[in-house]
Formats: sequence, C-alpha cells, structure tokens
Amino acid sequence: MKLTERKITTELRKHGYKLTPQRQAVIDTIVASQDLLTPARVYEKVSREHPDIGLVTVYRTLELLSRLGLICELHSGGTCPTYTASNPEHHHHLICSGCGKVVDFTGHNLAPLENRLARESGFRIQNHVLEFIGVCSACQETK
Amino acid sequence: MKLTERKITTELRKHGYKLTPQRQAVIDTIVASQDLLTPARVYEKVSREHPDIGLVTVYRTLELLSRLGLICELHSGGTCPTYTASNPEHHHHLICSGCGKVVDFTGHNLAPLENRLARESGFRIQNHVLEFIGVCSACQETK
DNA sequence: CTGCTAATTGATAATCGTTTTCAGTTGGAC
DNA sequence: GTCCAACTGAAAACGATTATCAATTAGCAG
Ligand SMILES: [Mn+2]
Ligand SMILES: [Mn+2]
Ligand SMILES: [Zn+2]
Ligand SMILES: [Zn+2]
Repeated sequence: MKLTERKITTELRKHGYKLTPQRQAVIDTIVASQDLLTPARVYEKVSREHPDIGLVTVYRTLELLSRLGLICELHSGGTCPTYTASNPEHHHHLICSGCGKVVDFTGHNLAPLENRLARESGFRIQNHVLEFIGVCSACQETK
Repeated sequence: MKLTERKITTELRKHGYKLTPQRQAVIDTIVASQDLLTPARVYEKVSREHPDIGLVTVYRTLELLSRLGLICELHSGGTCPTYTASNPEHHHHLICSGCGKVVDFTGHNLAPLENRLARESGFRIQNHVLEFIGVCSACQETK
C-alpha cells in the first residue's frame, strides 16, 4: 500500500520535523502522481498551487523524505535522480519508458541467486537493485 | 569474458571510428582496472601516461564506448555515472561499496518474474536492471 | 610516400543540476 | 502571546557535463 499523505505527515512529526505548508505541498504532489518525478518537475507542479515556494525547498524536502524512506529515489532513468511515492515494504519498480509511470512489485525471491553469488565471489552482499523497464498499457496504445 | 583491448579497437574500426592515441589510452585504462571508474578518475589515470589528453576527450570516448556497448555505464553509485569494462554477453554486476570492484555475473533467470509482472501490470517489458551491492573479500579484511 | 579531408582534439565558455550561505520567517512547544 | 530552533527563499558557489570552434591528425586515395 502506498503511503498516504496522512501517514507521511504523521511520520514527519514523529521524527521531530516541522510540518510546513511547503512540505505538505511537496508531499501532496508526489502522492498524487503515479509517475517518476524529477526535482524540477516536482517544483513545476507544486508551483502551480504554491507559487512562492523555492526550488531549494523542493530539493531539501525530497532529500528529507527520501532519507526517512517516505519516497523512493531512483537513478536508472538518465542524468538526474527521480522520485516516486514509497511503499513501506521491500519492493522494486516497473517503470514505463514512455510516461514515467511506476508500478511497485513485491514477491520476487532473489535469495538463491544472492547466495550463489556470495559463495562464488566471496562478497558479503548487503543490498540489491532490481528494476524492469517497459511500456505501460496506456503508452502501448499511443502508437 | 571481458573484452580485451584488441577486441575493442577492432570493434571501433568496424564502426568507422578512428583509432587515436587518446582513445587507446582510455581503453587501456578501463580494461586494466577491475573497478568502477568515474570520468574524472579515468582522466586522472590516463593523464599519468598521457599528460596532454583533455578531459573533454575522456567524456567523448566514454560516451562512444558506452554507446557501442564496449563498456558498461552504471548509475547506482551516487551522483555521476561510472564505467567499467564490458562483457559482450547479457550480464549484471556485483559491486563492492568499499573499493568499487565490479564482478560480472550471468546465469540468473528473471524470465518467470518478468512474465508474471507483464501479465499483472499490462506492461510490455523491454529491459531490466539488476545489481547486487556488497563488500568484497579484500574489503572485508580491512576492518 | 604525399596530399587531402572528414573526424578528432583540447582550450574555453556555457550550461545544467545541485548545494551552500545567510538573513529573515515561522511552527509549535511552553 | 512569547520564544527559539527549525525552516525558508534569494543569491552565489559549485561540480559535472556539454557546446563551440579553431587547430590537428588518422586513414584513405592517388
Ligand atoms: Mn516505490
Ligand atoms: Mn559489465
Ligand atoms: Zn507509459
Ligand atoms: Zn572492495
């Protein structure tokens, strides 16, 4: 289940962060979008309702939310990182190369592969990145 | 099998690119290193033997080699992309968070998962990214 | 070997995304 | 309401990457 705006604000408070209108606006924007958003795109969207927000505050808020695990930061796209609403369970992403839509998935099992690699390489494995890139059904129709 | 310097230069020629001393130096450096290298780090290494090379040429060469699939470009690290020698088969990477060492692996089978996701999401899946991050045996000893 | 030419190079400047700085503002505890 | 650490936005600084352009050169044709 994706985090709701309510849960995110509660979580912020729990960690002692203030709940400013700017932060609420950024949170609303990310939760409302199903897509990967760059910092610039978040700024653009937030600015519509909240024209006085600074780009710097968008960067700071994204960094904060990401650090608390409330949003997901992805890199596979191109140059700059992109963000999407998070899901508190361990999960990975299916990303549309057409429109940036993100679908979370769980239920994969990389443990056997991870064990094999640890054995063969001598690495102590701590983490993994798994993403599928494709074309969503909406974008398939736009031929 | 990782590409040798010989194979890379042959491949360049095949695509009609000139084989300049600068390109050879960049290729040698990447092939000689087992690690992920940033453009700046490649430049630093190449400069030792070839002090007149420009950083711009390093960027251009990395872009070219990456486009031809002769080196792998990774993003999972931090801010800027990193490069490592490529392997012509479909493969993924095991990356040491301590020293940047990269080990290629093959023999994974994501097809069942990929099929399930395609069915459930309606996506046409084209590609995937899979990386394991850990600590190599040498770095484990450096406690 | 010699010339030719398109490809390549490196210095410089421009650009892009991000971070730092800092003085003014404000959320929320009391 | 008062207070203060947390927060904000403007501006400047910054690091990485890309564009521009005149000079050089790899590799081919003669
Ligand atoms: Mn997610
Ligand atoms: Mn590789
Ligand atoms: Zn799409
Ligand atoms: Zn290591």
